[in-house]
Amino acid sequence: MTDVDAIDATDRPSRRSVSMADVANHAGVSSQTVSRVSNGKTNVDDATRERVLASMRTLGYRPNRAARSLKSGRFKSIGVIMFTLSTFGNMRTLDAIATASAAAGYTLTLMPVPHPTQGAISGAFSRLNEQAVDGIVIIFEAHVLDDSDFALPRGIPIVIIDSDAGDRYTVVDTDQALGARTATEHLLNLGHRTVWHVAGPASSFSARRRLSTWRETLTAAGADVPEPLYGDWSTESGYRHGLELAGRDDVTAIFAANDQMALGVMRALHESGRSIPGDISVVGFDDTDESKSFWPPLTTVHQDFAEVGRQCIEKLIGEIEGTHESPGTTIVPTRLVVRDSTGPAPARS
Amino acid sequence: MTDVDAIDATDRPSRRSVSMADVANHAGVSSQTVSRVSNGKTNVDDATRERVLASMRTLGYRPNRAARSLKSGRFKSIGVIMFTLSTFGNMRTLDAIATASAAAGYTLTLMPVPHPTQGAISGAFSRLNEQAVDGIVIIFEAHVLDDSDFALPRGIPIVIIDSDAGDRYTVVDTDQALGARTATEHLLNLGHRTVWHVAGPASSFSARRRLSTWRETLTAAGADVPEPLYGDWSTESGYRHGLELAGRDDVTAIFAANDQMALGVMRALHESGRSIPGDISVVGFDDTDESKSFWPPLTTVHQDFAEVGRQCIEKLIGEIEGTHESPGTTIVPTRLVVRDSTGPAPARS
DNA sequence: GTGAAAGCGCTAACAT
DNA sequence: ATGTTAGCGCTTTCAC
Repeated sequence: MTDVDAIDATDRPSRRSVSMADVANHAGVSSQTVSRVSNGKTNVDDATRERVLASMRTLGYRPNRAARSLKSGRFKSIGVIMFTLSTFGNMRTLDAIATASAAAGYTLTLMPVPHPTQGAISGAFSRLNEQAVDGIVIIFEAHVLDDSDFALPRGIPIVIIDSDAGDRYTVVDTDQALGARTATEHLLNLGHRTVWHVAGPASSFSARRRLSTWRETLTAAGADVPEPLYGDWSTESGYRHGLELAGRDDVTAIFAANDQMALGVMRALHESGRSIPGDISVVGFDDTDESKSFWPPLTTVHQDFAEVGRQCIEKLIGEIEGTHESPGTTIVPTRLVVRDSTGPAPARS
Repeated sequence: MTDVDAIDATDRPSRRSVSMADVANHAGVSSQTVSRVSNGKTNVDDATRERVLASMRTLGYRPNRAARSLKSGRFKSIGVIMFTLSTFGNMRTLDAIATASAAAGYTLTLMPVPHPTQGAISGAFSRLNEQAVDGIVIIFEAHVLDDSDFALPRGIPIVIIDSDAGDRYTVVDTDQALGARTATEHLLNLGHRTVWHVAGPASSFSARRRLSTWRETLTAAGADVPEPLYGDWSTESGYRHGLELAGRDDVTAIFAANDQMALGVMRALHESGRSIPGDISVVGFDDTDESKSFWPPLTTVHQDFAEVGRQCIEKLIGEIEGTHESPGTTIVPTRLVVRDSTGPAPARS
């Protein structure tokens, strides 16, 4: 009622932000009316609304989310915990998650766990535990969930990506098995007597899943099952194994567990003077943007990461907002994209 | 003092979370003491502390960040606004930002802006405006800052990545000019009479910067400046331009503004039967993980995205916590990584 | 070493 | 259509 402008009359801008009370003062209304305007309620006179809006603008009012959350008990925010952003799949999934949650009016809080040691994970969880989030998405290799007893946060909805914990948690995953089977059968159908596998690390759930399905498919077809070669997803590991495979003349078909290793394999093949697909066919997994421009363009299994992200947020928000879903696994299909890196088996010598 | 366990005695878990008061009740102390324990203050008797800790555990107490923020006026959170996660550079930068801010005890709030239209940006900013963040990092093409008058959030520290707005804002960027110059000179020094450029989109600040430095370097060396070919960062656009360049016999050296376009160019060259680097040398920009496994391994400009992210958070937190820095630009060096895609110019016909 | 009181900015519930 | 009251969970201040 008196000198409202004196509030910020210090030299440097005050740290204290403009509150509803300030706006109310300035506009000569109650803070409740300001609240109504701020929330777009209809029961405010147009003239009053304009006056309040004007005051908001001049004062530079920004609603305080903390206060709002304190009142409502909701944060409108989803926490994402992940080991690394730096894989194609994680990045794509995160992108989709971000888009989907933004569309639903939720903000994303990132919780990276740089070193997946037991301590780091527990630490991340306990930190996440006190974050202002309404739900959590966990993106990582499932084995850490298996062989440890650290506590996942309780009393808060959780969705896990890339795991087999579907009996205990809500899980969303791509159809690893379908992809690996289709890839292997594609090669077999092309007349290759068997298919070699450059696998992902044994610690990875999806790598294990691709490996076992490759093995089963081979067995079902009555083909020999060569010893798998374990890589670490990197082009270098693919290159190393590729060099080894290039040296053997009984290798005509290779299924790599991701595109990067496939790229490394192909580089090794090129360097060894083996023709692709003339001598050896190569299939990858992921269908990264680049894979269609590899030399030769790579036959690979397409994963719909965007759909994974979407499903994941849909399930999570469902749980948050009460449309509850029990634990269970949602599987997003994969499909084989045939390009130029695969062809008929060479005539036998 | 009475039946504290009755609090949650409903069938399904109550939405209301365990408060300090609950813990205080359970432990038979004041909530003030619980607060002290929760914040690790020392002036609490060991026995009391243990009792409180035990109560926290049994009750499953989680501090409420909203209340804490409401009191302190701080959110310990940094907002990141970006157009897309799905580029190598953005992803790497975000990764570094996440790591750096986690180390500093800050949480990251993601604000994706899917469609960089004017409306979307303003909308994102006004939404961001009311987010619970202490500072903002903006990662995107600079032109949107140039030719529009939408308001950046006010009264909150901002750091911009990949921009030339250093006079108005705090900016962190990689040394685009150094990279483009080194790449071009590398080719010139190899005896190539000139260097063709597959540029990024004209709307991108870094693309424009690489283009202009390429041009200047050529001019300074007295070399012809061919018409640049504009791509959109994608392998396909590189492929298209590569096809065109492969058809001209006066092309011996190509500088692509990123690795993906370089990959596309190389595919086109392979398909056209041109040898790399025998007939044509190719240089990229970024040094993605895959580029060392391209065929042939790509000579490219390495960008230290991790350092960009680190610097960015350092500057931002400096501003947030008062160690103020005026507007200005921090430049992170780049360096050329020479691999097998570049070689001496072929003897002239 | 511990407790009581006040209030951060907001909104739900209840006036008027 | 607008105002008043109370209180969300926490921390700061001051008392003991």
